[in-house]
Amino acid sequence: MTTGQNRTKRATQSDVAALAGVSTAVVSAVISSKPGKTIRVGKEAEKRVREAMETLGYAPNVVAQSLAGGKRNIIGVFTYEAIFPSDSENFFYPFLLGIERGAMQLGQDLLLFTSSSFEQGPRSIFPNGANRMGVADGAILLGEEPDKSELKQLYDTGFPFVTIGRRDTKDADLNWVAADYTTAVSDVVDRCASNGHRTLKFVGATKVREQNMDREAGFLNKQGNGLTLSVERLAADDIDANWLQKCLDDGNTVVLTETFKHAVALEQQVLARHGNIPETISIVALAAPLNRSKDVERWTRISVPREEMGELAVRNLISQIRTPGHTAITATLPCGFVPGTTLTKI
Amino acid sequence: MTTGQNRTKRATQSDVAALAGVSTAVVSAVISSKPGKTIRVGKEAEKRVREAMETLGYAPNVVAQSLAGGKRNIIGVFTYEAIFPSDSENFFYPFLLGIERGAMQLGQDLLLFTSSSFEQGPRSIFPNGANRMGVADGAILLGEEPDKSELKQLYDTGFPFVTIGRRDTKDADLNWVAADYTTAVSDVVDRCASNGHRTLKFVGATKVREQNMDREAGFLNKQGNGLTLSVERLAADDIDANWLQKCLDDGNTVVLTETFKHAVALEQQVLARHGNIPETISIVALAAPLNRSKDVERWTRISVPREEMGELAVRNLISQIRTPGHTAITATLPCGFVPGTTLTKI
DNA sequence: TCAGATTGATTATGCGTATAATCATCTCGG
DNA sequence: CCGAGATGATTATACGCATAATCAATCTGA
Repeated sequence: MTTGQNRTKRATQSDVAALAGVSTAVVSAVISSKPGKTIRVGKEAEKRVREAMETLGYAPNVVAQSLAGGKRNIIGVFTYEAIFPSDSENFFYPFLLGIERGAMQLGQDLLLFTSSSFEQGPRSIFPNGANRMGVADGAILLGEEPDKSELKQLYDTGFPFVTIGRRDTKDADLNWVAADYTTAVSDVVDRCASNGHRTLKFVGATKVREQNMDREAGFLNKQGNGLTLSVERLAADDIDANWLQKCLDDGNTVVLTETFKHAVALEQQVLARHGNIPETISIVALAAPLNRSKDVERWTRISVPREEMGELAVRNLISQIRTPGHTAITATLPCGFVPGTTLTKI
Repeated sequence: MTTGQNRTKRATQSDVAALAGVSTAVVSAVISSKPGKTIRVGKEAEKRVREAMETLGYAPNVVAQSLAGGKRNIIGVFTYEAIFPSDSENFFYPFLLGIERGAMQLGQDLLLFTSSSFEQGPRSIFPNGANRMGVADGAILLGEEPDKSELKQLYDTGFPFVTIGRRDTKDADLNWVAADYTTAVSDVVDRCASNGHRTLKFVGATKVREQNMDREAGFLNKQGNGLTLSVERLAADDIDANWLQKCLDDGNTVVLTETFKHAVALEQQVLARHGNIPETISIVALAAPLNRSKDVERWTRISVPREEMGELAVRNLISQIRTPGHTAITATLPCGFVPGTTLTKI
């Protein structure tokens, strides 16, 4: 083993400045060489500074940069749940994939806020009142937020952020990137109709958030045109033999399920009465699990452009950071329709 | 939409201090009321300060706290490849899971270095000469590194880091967390022996790195004791009918495969000659893919404690950061043996 | 030729907090 | 009644960086 590492404190701007024989202001200017700068640096000095940085292994202290109001090229990623869940179904993953791609392209590093431990209750953006995210230039918020007032609070601080998924708040003008569920579901209804279906049922989750509203709206948009549409919101467990019987009695030939659980529950009931999908009744899954297991492939379903959403969220966040103060950026990305074997012609 | 964001600055310690009629030092002391403090606060003053904090909605600025405390509470995660690969097999994931857990417990945020885009060639720790990771307090290095000299270079800068996977370098004293492949493979040999196997073959990857050496060593450790052990390193593609024939002719009753590809290739050859696993020959997979598909479960194999490795890497990194200058921390975690159906008694 | 523009750099200051160094009282035993 | 110790609070400074305010030197053109 060698003598050990050079344990003197990390090099600072002053160290670099001293070695290069210039002032710290010059070093600072070299690091963040922006166009309309109040302080200019000559070729020669810049070279010396860069050499000094290299020999000292200097890297700016982001925390100090933050305090002083500089740019860090770091964007935060905040989730209310653990970002790397241990159970198989990793909801965040496809988004992260897109986020990483976007970050790479724009030269940003990704800061995951894992520090705000959620020993008691869920994570909070403001654990003991402080916004832990301040070190980043802005943040992308992922997943369900239990506390919408936190969004308002964050908004009020002026910290730039983009949520993935639409967020409506009366008193805040939020940036978000969302999937166009409305159009996607309308499209599904059209496809069903052109397959001969006339009586369709939408079965949704009981917890109603923005995206659930959108799906329902996309469904009900298609009211008329000789179609009979009904909406029902219930827990997947409530889909039992009786429910199915009534559903069939009402003449429904296709059910649009908002969650995969509902789809599976429905199929089970059909199988239980020795029926078949799609012969007994067709199903279109408006949401499907992420892992590409064989069992998912057979479902006729909607696909959500998660990677694209993540990538776009980064781009929009950067726009918001670069030119702050203007109106919110919102984006809606089209979903895909994935043909399977659970929707039939009649 | 409202008029826009509340752009009035957040309340600071000074504001609170002014309102409470005390100095900022008192406010600071009230906030972080630690035991052996150099500055004391009276009951009365504390009460006024708390009231002032309440009415002003004061929240400490974490960034400033960090700066003043000289800590960033940020640990970096560096990978030479994209950390969120799009192909199904996500090598990093289980490690990240453990890393997040460790970071949470220790109040650290995670900085993923996605900015050093690798358009030309692999990522580098030192793009344009500067250590990109300096923004963090330390870092965890994940995955294969093509350039071992970079590790030495990083080591020389005094930047604290821990690699996941053993790293041997003559002229550097590195911190690492690794799986105990040696013991694990020795253990496999023992189990085979107690199942009646006497002639065993180790089939390994051609690319030999530290962990491959460890596995081989664990295997050869068991030389003697009436066992006939042979080691062969070849590409999975080179496992053909001839190779299998020779393997059987040599009297081998079990093969330890270092990669899953080798295991699959071997099984294919067995099936091709209308044999069966484990009747024709037993296989123990020393490495298995991560996704818990059914096909993995049937293999008798070694499991690597990836999550624990990630978590421990964080702990050790923090130790290294908090008490710098002492000798390197290395850790070896035991692997598990997972019984499957590909190893039989004879 | 010389005032104004341009270039290259310095000095001074602020960001919000933590804390070491002080200082002013008050208490109390002898 | 006095000095030692305890108590409560202030002042000063550092953390590392960005940048506004300046300043000196050089260049430009009429």
